[in-house]
Amino acid sequence: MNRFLSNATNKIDAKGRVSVPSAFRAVLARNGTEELYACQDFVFPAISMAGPEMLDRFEKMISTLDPFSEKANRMSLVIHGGGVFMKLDAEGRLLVTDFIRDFTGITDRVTFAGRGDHFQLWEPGAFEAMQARSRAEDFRVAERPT
Amino acid sequence: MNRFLSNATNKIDAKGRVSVPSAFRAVLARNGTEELYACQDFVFPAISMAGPEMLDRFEKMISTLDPFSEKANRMSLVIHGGGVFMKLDAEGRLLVTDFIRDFTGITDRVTFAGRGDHFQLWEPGAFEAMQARSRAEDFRVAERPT
DNA sequence: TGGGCTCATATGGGCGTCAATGGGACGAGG
DNA sequence: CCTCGTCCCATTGACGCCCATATGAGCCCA
Repeated sequence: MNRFLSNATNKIDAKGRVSVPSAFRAVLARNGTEELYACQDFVFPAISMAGPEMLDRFEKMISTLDPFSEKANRMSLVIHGGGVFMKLDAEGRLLVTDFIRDFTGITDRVTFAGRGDHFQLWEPGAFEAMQARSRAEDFRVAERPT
Repeated sequence: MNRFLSNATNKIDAKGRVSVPSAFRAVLARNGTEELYACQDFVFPAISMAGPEMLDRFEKMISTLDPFSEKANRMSLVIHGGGVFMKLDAEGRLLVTDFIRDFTGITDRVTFAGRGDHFQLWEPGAFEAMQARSRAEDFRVAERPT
């Protein structure tokens, strides 16, 4: 499988590291992705991660604008200034930096959520709540008696 | 990686020096950049820094204008009159001059923000505010509970 | 079908290296 | 003579690299 699917919650250890689920690492390996581009998501309080091609997409989008415009500069500020390259250690773990904690509210556990061509890092409670809300509101699931 | 990405905030020491993040220095070394061209940004209250090729780009742009036009003169005023060459010390630190402080409002800490082909020096609060605003206005990020 | 075996994943921690920071010494210039 | 900038060295804390343990799932075989 070459898409990021499903979700899993892992613990952050004493050194601030967390294991990326092996299913996700398998997709990365399959795509030959060594370095991960991480950025603050535009919609959710989550960090989105994918290979460098995600950054390329964003840059292409910016390049359609006048480079001296305020909008182009502000977008670059978010895309470039708000994005980081990260790499996993030999065991497939990543360091949960303040950059990630501050934006997501993550403290001691991380929920990894597959998003097809990328995956996201969520605070477990926030993920649960947002998924439940989306299921109820956006898909109009009928209420069922308990 | 050959682009300036992510952001980091470092302290200014008693002698007015601040360490340039090693990730940025690595990009500079990769490009063989010894001297840095620094100028006041056109859009933000920040100092933009890159190798001399950034100055070349600006000069090329000006040369396309009528040299007697007011616009060309004003641009030169900013590019040349508002720009300086700086170099780092052996430990990769740069001196935060009044030129930088006055324009940015920087006092005791500096936020380095990657901008792809260059990077910027911001007053930490100003950077935070501008990025948050851009994320909200240009990317329509969802409000998140605090 | 049940027991035990094996392997992979998740997790814990030691240790060396490097980056960020602090501060002294020296030399040029006002 | 004093000030400022540069060079050099010291400290400390963070991070990367490596190895160790465990928990649990799947598998084989009786």
